[in-house]
Amino acid sequence: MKDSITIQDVAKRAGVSSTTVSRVLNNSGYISRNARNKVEKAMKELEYNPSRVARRLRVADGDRKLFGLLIADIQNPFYVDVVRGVEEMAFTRDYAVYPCNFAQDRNREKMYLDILQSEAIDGLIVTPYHEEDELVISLVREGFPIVCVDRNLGNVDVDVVVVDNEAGSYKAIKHLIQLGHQRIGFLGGLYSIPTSRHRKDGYLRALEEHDIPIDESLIEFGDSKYESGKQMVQKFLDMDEPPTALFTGNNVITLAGLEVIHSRGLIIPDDIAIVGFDDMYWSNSLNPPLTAVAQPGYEIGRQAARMLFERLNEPNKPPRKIVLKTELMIRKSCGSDVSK
Amino acid sequence: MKDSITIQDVAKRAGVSSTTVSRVLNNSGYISRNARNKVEKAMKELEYNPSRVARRLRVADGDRKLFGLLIADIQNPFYVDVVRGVEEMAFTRDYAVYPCNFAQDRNREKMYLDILQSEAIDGLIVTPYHEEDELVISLVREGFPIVCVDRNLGNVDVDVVVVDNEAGSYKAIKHLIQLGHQRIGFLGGLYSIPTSRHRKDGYLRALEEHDIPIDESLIEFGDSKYESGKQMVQKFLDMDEPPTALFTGNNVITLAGLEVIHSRGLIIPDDIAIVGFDDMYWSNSLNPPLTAVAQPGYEIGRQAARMLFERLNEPNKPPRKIVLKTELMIRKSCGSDVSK
DNA sequence: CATTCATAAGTAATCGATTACATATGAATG
DNA sequence: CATTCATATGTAATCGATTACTTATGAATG
Repeated sequence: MKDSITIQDVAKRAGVSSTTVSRVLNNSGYISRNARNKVEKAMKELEYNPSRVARRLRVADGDRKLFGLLIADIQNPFYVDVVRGVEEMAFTRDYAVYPCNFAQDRNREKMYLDILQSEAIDGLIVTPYHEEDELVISLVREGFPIVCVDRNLGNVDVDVVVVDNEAGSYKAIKHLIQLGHQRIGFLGGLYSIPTSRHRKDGYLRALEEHDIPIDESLIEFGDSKYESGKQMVQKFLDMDEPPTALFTGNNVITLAGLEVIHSRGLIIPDDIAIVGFDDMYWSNSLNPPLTAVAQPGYEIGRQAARMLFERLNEPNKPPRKIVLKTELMIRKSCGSDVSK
Repeated sequence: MKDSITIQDVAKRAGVSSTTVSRVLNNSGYISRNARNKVEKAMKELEYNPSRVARRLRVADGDRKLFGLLIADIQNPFYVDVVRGVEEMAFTRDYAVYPCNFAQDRNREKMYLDILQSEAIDGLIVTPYHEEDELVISLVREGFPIVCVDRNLGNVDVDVVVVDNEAGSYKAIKHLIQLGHQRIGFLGGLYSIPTSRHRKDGYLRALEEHDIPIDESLIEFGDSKYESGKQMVQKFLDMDEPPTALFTGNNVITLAGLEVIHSRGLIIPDDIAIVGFDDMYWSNSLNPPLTAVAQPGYEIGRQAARMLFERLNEPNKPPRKIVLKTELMIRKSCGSDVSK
């Protein structure tokens, strides 16, 4: 890294012009077998590593081989999976990924968006701050290549990869009902994120289908953070007639809920049952093992990157929506089926 | 991002040369109040966002305002804290951070190192693959600005931020001993990472100090991954005379251990006690709450970035080693003191 | 009043790649 | 044999910033 080898150094060593080296590098235009060999030899000998910076400065939009990835909360393991998936797919085509964590903070989001812009990315994969995220929306309107993951945008058509949130939470609630639960607390994330509302919809549908009356006092929304999760759980447990089961709307809320439940000495699932949205690779390490709605985070990331490639190829095709399936991982935190 | 505004656009709008705009941007050289005002006005009106790419191409080493961050395993929440800390400190001086996760994979590490080099970073913060990581070592030898975190390098002097691993594990083991445990299993990460060995040293010291004979069959090293953690725990639990307590050498091993323990229906801490190295923000969500050696991951990251700034300022000063303190977070997974 | 100097701002080269354009060669074509 | 064309390679401009260098101005100095 000291004095980096440049394309000129390679050209000189190989006895050709830098244009020829560039041709070898990009496999473009005509090159004789002989020239190619000389260049490849020189590159190897000098351990040449072309400057992505210089390349990005020159090359047009869409060929810069860099994606931006802007994630709401890297402390949530679900998003870590998404990041890994995006990178994996991007690398198959020699694209690099610049991952940014805005930690659910609007100013941070703006800051990273500026950084990514100034890094000349080809496209962006993002979990918008919320549905009306003006920053992301205006980029989409400008025609900048964007794929949203996990969260959709309102009032604007954009490529998006989500999961069947409604169906996922429906399955979870139905599972609880079948195990005999009637009073089920719903603990959502930010209301302004569509995902949160779809999860509520599944909750409502399951209750309605089983003729369980909706009790509005059993429905809460927070801000997807640990503290808010704790508060919601506390509120539920402090009720005169507390719910017998909790549906926690994401990873972080689930973890917060478990802390409160354990600290009160309550037994899962006897005193209180819990299903979480978002599985974790260590769900079995919880005691009892957590029943959870698994989202394919890694696959979400992969699909998002694939979609972004497609968008670059065809900038004008109509945006698509990919809906991946969730899976209810039944473990032990909801109790066993007594009705059987 | 469509047609980005360039410094020339700003210059034209302000009626000055691009040099003058650059001077305002960098607060360098002489600028009249009047010119500065015009330029600032134009920048605001055009929402000018200077190209980091163009800047990095031109500017010399050390002023490019970009750090590389190469992390061993982003799925380990400890490293997530490190990343957050690095970014936080870097941003105070307008440096951006390019985070890379090599997932404990050597080829990945090489790939990212190439990417980072070609991105013209000013310096690198890295958790080396292991002690003899030739790639990182050769960069250090070249004089490239590097700060190692969490893991040191062998045979080469380099800036490094670590914790008192020996003392941390000593405290943990001593705690177990005081609670009456004599047969304590040690489950380490990769033996080739100094950290793993230092944690073993603390383990040995605590045992020796309490005149407990060392039983080599109670000491295992794996590769810091979940599967290897499971295998080690299984091996211990399958012994004729299994240990009464486990010391797990990192987050991931701890989690793996818990899975095995719970799956066998063993009760913590009655059947088996456990202390983990690495605390997690949700250690209280485990049941029972996990007693763990907390590393200040966030602070490690901050200090590493600070050190890298210092290294850039004074390239030739002798490398330093910062050792941060661990803290034993006593919760419930080791049992309560019966000796009292 | 000539000289010096601090202030101010512009011109053009530069970073390391890609690419538009020019040029050269030899085989194939009519 | 003149023309065309596929192949092969080089020259120079370019991307958007910074910076070495030049030039200009007016106040201060001796």
